[in-house]
Amino acid sequence: METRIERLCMEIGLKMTGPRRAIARILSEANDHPDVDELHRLAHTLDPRISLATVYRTVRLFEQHGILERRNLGSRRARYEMSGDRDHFHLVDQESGKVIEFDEPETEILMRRVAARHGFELMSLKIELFGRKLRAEAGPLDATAPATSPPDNMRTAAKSAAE
Amino acid sequence: METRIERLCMEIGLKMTGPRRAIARILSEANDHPDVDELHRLAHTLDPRISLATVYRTVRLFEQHGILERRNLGSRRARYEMSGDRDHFHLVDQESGKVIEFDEPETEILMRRVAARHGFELMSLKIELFGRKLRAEAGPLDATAPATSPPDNMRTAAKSAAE
DNA sequence: GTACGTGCAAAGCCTTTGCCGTATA
DNA sequence: TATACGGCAAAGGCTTTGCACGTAC
Repeated sequence: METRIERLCMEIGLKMTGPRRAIARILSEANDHPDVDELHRLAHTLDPRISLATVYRTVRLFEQHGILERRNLGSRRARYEMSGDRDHFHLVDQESGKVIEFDEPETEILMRRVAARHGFELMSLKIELFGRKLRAEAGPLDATAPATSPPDNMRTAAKSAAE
Repeated sequence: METRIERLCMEIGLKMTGPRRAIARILSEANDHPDVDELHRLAHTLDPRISLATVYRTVRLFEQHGILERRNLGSRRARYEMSGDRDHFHLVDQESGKVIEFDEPETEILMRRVAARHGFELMSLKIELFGRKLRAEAGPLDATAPATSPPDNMRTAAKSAAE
């Protein structure tokens, strides 16, 4: 079966090579927002010859063609996700680094209006919320943390301060 | 006269050294969102002995104590601004890289509610709009571009694509 | 006087790039 | 076959760090 990304690549006129196909599939199946390293690791399991440089080149290419979108989500490394039909926003759990997506169509419309008020046409929009879970049900259950990525983005808004 | 940052440093119990005072003043007077390089350049005019490493260390320290906030605003380099009383958002001109700030209290409240709906307490919030100016009044007035920073963040959401 | 801060230079992390052989359309 | 692509390793940009000296409290 052919992924949506692969179809888009064909339409644009990109050569469909092994590495691109692999990366396209990984991205299609990803539920989270993989960074380049994760993509490379996964691609590497499909074909050990795929290099990190190729992953970088490919995501860049895909991004330039509007197939992918780059996110920061509080960390220094770029994370990628497929461009969707509509914008969606991200809520980052400051403890685990886990990312929750949510829609908020009204907000998008509102932001478009805000931009217009300042004389701008809105081209894209990033909304990132950072928060901590309310009422953790038990004690230090750190073992529950997601294996996907170490909390690289916890330092983002350290309101804790002093010491 | 003593800046707000300097006062905060004292309260927290940080030693007020020359470099810190210089950086605090620069930040207090900044209307834009300087990056580390700009801070260093400015600090350097106040005291040529101030090193880049110190600027990095200082903004990091200030950020950790909640005095400063780090922004990306579509570029790879971090930009800093003083933490305000309330959140405000940023509208980035994709052509010039210029940043406009705006308030939108309703949105902040809305986002707090969204976070709560997902079981999170909102700790901080980043909203960045990227757009292009509507109806530029004349021709290519590139000379009007701000001298502050080259458009480092134009690549952020290249919807232009192909070629 | 002591613990903390600073300058300098080296290292680190993430990302891009040059070169050249390889594979796609 | 011509062109675009991929692997490798080196370079690049931004940021952090080790060390020895200096300085605020």
